[in-house]
Amino acid sequence: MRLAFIATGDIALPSFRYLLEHGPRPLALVTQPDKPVGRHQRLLSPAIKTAAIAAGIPVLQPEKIGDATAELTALDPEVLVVMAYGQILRDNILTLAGKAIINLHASLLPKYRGAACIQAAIAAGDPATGVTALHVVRELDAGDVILAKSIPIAADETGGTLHDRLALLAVDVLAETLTKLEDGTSARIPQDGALASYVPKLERDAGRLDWTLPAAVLERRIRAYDPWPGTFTMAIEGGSEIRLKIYPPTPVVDGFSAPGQCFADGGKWLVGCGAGALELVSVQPAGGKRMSAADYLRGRKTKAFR
RNA sequence: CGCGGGAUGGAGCAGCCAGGUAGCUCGUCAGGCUCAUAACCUGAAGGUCGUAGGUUCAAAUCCUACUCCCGCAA
Repeated sequence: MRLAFIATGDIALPSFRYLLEHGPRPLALVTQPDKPVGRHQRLLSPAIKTAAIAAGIPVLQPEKIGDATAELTALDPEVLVVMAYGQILRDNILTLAGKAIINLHASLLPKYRGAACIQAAIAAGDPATGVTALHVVRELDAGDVILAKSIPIAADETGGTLHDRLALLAVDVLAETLTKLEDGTSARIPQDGALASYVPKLERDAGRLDWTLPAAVLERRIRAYDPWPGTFTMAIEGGSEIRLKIYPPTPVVDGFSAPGQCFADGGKWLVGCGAGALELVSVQPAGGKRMSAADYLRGRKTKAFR
């Protein structure tokens, strides 16, 4: 089977490696251009690009994927596999593959179409999520479903751990999907648009905690957003404020206090929320290292967050 | 050279701007008190103040360079 892989995010890495080992060997990898990243804005390649180069797979990095239409057409692929690429595909790409263009999406569609699907499942408190293989159409993540596999979400699940588990699950989904496509036994199950939901890419400020929300909601959000985009609050210390990152776990406890107000109970550092309270365990002040809440409090006098 | 914060006993911080005896909250160790305790009291150990230069009678503090850590941003 002539197949090209279109992906940028690390979640696609296990699936790509699977293809390298078990085939069909990708004709090419299309990935986003290297971008300045990190504290010194150095150019960094996607990890999947590095893997492709190491395996001798040709790499295409168009600014816009439409720019690579000619190269892709020349490869004459039967199947295009898209996963966490980061760009909307245009019609000229959608019609390019001889047999099918499929997408691996990290949610149980039609729930959580869009970018932040992994975080959404945890934040919503869902008992399970999964990976869906679907046909790519113009509307984002709205094509007919081929198959899906699910896994339970653990009580202490974070965005990071779930991301890694879904990346592995995607390998199974991809393998089965390719087999069925080759056999001609793949299903086409239309999505029920009435059940669809859309989760946009997380905004820069999405990680700021709103202490008027219930503690249970905040606890799930803190787990969902770890390690990216992370959650933070502004700690009021004396006359100034400092940015304070909050890391899981943050157990929900009974307690009464104004939202954002800090108080201690049995040596634990608690924060009042809209309903109940959260215990802070691990934090990181701006400019400082990550540390336990107890360490943080030794030299500080934070009384409230906003 | 994208913007910014930081480095002070084992931990977290103050002191720096207006140079002059190393401080706070803990931890550790010893002793005391207590029926008892992560409680309380007393005492002790533990620091080349990131590195290297410079200015000065005198530098944690002022100047220069460098190393490392981190937040933003991407």
